[in-house]
Amino acid sequence: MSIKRKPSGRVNVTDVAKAAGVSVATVSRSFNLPHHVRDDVREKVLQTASKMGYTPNSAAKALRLQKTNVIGAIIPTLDHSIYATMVKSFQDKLAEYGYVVYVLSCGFDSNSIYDSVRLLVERGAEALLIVGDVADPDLTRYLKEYRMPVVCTYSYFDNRAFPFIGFDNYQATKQLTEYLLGLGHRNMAMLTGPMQGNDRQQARHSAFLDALKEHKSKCTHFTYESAGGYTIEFGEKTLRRIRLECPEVTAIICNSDVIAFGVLSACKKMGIDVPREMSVVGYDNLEFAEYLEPPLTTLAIPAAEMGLRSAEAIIANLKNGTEIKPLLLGTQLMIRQSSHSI
Amino acid sequence: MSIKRKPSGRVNVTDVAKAAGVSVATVSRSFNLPHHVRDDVREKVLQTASKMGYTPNSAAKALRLQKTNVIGAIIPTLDHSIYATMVKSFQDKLAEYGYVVYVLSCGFDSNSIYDSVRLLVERGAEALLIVGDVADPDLTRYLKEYRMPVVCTYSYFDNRAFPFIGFDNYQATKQLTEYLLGLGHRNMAMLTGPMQGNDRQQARHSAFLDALKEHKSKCTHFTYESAGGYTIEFGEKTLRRIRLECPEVTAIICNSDVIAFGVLSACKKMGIDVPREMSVVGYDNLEFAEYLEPPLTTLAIPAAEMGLRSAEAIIANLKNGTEIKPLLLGTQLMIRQSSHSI
DNA sequence: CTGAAAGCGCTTACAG
DNA sequence: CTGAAAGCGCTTACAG
Repeated sequence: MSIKRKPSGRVNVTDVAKAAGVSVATVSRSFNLPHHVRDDVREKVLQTASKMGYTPNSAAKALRLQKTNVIGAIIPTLDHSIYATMVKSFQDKLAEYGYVVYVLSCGFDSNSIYDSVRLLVERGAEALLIVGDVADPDLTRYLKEYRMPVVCTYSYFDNRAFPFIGFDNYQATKQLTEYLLGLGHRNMAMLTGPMQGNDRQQARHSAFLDALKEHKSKCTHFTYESAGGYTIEFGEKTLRRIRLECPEVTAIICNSDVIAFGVLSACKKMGIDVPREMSVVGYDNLEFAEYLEPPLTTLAIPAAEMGLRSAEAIIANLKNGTEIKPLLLGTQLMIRQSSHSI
Repeated sequence: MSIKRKPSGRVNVTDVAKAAGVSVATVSRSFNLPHHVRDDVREKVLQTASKMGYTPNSAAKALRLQKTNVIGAIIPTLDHSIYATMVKSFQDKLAEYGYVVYVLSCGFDSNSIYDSVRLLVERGAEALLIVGDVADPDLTRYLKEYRMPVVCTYSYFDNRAFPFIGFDNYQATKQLTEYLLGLGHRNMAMLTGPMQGNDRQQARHSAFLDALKEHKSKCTHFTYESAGGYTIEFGEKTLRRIRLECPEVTAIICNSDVIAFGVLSACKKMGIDVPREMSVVGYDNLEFAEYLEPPLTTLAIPAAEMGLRSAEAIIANLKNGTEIKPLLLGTQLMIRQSSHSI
């Protein structure tokens, strides 16, 4: 059988049907309802299709079936490894079920995700994973009207428009701060990521302030916010500022191990003994945390698990209509250095 | 005007047309050929559409226009920050032109990407970014038959099926090895990532061996391959093995700064003075490299630039049919520690 | 400037 | 078991 190709462009069902001497219906059935087609016919169709390099057109399929198998994910940035980890596990799980994930990075301000959501809706996203809360009421209404299944992640609130599958940034930081208070520290600094429209950072900061407030003794606190994301450089520079601006600080909470890396590095250069003169704690439990000198006390967050659980919830919702239930995942304080304040 | 919604599902052109009292053609034109529609009519259509929350269906659009605005990217893993950086710049550039990027992680073995490519073709990818060479001849034929614009990246070869926009791993490693030879090192080890089907690692390894071979003096060399990717742990453990198995080694090339981190960490723990007793060099110039102790000599690779240039080449090809030309990007050896062998 | 109609590629209810 | 036909939502050449 001589195979004819179109002068350009892809081979479609019609081409395969002609070449195999059957109708397009039979070609389609051979792929999607194989047991509805006589064995020898199906065999021939499949072989012909394979020989011609037929690849189904998923736009046409999506249009016809009203199902795209596309899931959207909106994250602040791929550049931060913790998001990459989460997205990877999310994606890997969904791929098992034939879904493809569109990942959009949109910065840290959750007020600016409207356009990203629109884009994903346009692309036919059947469900959305969003880092942080959906703060914009217009956006909430829009998503509700579409009956769009939405999982918010990386935070945990139980009074919001959409269910969260994440962890409690407030409680985690409270624990971290109380740990430092327990060691006797009274003058602390927190180094945060961008706070604007960022409920994770805001929750951590509130927890930090509240923990100190609740404590009877007189405490002082300082906050340094990174404009540009989570970098070693920010930690390095800020430690130097802290020594100038508030030398009484004996403990520093960094909202990322990356920042803590910079703080430790600067301490070393300035001859500040960690942890005896300065306690430094981080967030994320990145691989390097335990290899730093001294090993970094850090708050392990369930990055891969958030991706996995979110994927599972979405799959159950899409396949069986199972409601997406909020899920509070645990964090773990990895104590690797501990020293009382001097 | 009272807005009717469908009981479920999305609002489409027909709904908007009815609500605005015009034909679907006019609705479509109002969006895509606005100057072909009378001002007041267009105004009304756009307002109605907005009020109803109309979002165009890109599957239908793709089917009709035979254009998906989807680009595919096949990378080993998102977990390695250098790939995340590349993908991010690739994605950001393409987003400016209305393209959306599907990212598939497929491990390090380029022989296993056939399925990923099929999936992306099915999804209507108009062009592909592939990390490494397309080694599989079947896959090459398949892509050629589809006239699929393909950019290979992260490597550079000029005799392959598809153009590369990347850097020369062989030359870069040659330079690195010769630098160490120049310092007097004669007994070296290379710590690689997974080699199977991985032209980047293979090229680096060949360069390592060749550089030593070309050198007149008698050299010894050792290779340790990480099965599980680029981890600190691999570097840490391997340094310990090296001390046992080939204690004459005075210089170690790590094919990732992450691995070098582990080697440095182990050296510190074992009391091995870097760089006086042991030279350690890395790859990638990750942010932490200059903050390590001692600062890490490393080969900076143009991760963001690869993403950007690849995106530009693809855009030019898709918009104007401009042929995708190979582009050899530079690397830079960042010398931060240097010590002659003892 | 506007509308009716064709058609992109696919799947499936319907008829045989 | 198989085929002809309808229709998913969209855009545009064609006709007015």
